[in-house]
Amino acid sequence: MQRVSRREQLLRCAIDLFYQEGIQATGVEKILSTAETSKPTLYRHFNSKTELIVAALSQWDQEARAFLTSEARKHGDTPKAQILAFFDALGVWFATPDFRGCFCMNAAIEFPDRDDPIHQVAVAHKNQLHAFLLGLLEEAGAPEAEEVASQLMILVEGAIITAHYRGEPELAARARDMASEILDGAVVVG
Amino acid sequence: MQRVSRREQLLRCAIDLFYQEGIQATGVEKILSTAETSKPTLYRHFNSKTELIVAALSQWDQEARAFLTSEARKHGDTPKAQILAFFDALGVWFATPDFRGCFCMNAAIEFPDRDDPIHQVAVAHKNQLHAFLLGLLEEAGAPEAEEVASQLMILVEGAIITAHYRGEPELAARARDMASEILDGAVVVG
DNA sequence: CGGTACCGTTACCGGTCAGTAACGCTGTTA
DNA sequence: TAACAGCGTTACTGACCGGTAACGGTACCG
Repeated sequence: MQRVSRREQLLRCAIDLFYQEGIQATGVEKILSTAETSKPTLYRHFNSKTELIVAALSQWDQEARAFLTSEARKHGDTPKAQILAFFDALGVWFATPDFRGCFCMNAAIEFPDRDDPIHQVAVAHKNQLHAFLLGLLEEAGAPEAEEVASQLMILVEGAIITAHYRGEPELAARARDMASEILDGAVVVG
Repeated sequence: MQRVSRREQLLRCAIDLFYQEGIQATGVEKILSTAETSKPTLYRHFNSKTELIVAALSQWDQEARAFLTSEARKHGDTPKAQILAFFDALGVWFATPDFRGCFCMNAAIEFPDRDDPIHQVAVAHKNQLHAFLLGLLEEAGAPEAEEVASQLMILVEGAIITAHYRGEPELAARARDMASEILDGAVVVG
């Protein structure tokens, strides 16, 4: 039996609780009761709470990025179409009932120290998204790809936050509109 | 003597420490030692740490909004010019050596519960900025002022965050460029 | 059979942190 | 002078939280 390992179980509950109620506000014991396991088991898999947080962030990072990038590639043949599909994917994410913003962004803010491993994992997520968009822009032959990528990231981050504390998923569409104009102006004709 | 009251002193240190190192991560005793006062004094002015946090956020909200809106009105005669001046003001804020993003945004993320008074004060700040931009757009006679205001807020928030964890104040200029295009397209000819 | 890997239970430690109590000092005002 | 308001000092409480120790149980695998 034991279809899912205790480690996965712990990680899943940690992601949910950290994401939903905040990292610092979530005690280890709450995760344990939710995962229906015991404290020693946790510390056999993770050496510290910090390590658990890092693992949770990494896992979430992979899943979120996989969703966004695969949606982008699925619903778009040209680079521009893929970028717009990326924003559409944001929209369906925002409409998720328990949407709480970007987990990594939240973590980076809860742990503002740049030397903190938690902070570093969180910003790494942002760098990966930036790199993804930059890749599409270069593929499209945009002359000032770097600048445009920065602009797109502004739109992505801004849409995430405003959608978060206004509870309006359609803000993704507003960001998408702006992205479309930006791309038209950036010689991305594709 | 006593040029500044103990209360102001406490509030100032609380703002600085909360903003710089995070709210939950900052213990009451750290604020006390920085403000060079004692614990009973704190609790004679504020009934709880939560009340201190709320007071700190309110104070910061007023100061930040006063800076941004006054800069906007000072360096612009038309509504469009004022909005662009608003983004310029963001740029000088970002270049501040101890810039740590938006205090209210950080607080809203650290205290994600919508019923939390801390959370409410934080989002109130965002609503006020939104209202300010919306007012300028209506003054300019923009037909879809609501939608444009939402777009501008996306730019503002996105610029704040990306500038924060990339340490690049010039991202305000990137956001300003996008805002300028948006305004041109929104029949804001001023 | 015997070893090993994993798990649960219980209890505990040490530290931190918000908040309070009691007392005495000092300056101001009337 | 007397009363009051604001402050400092010291010490304390009670709760929470991350992390550990010790022990016994169970399933798998050679």
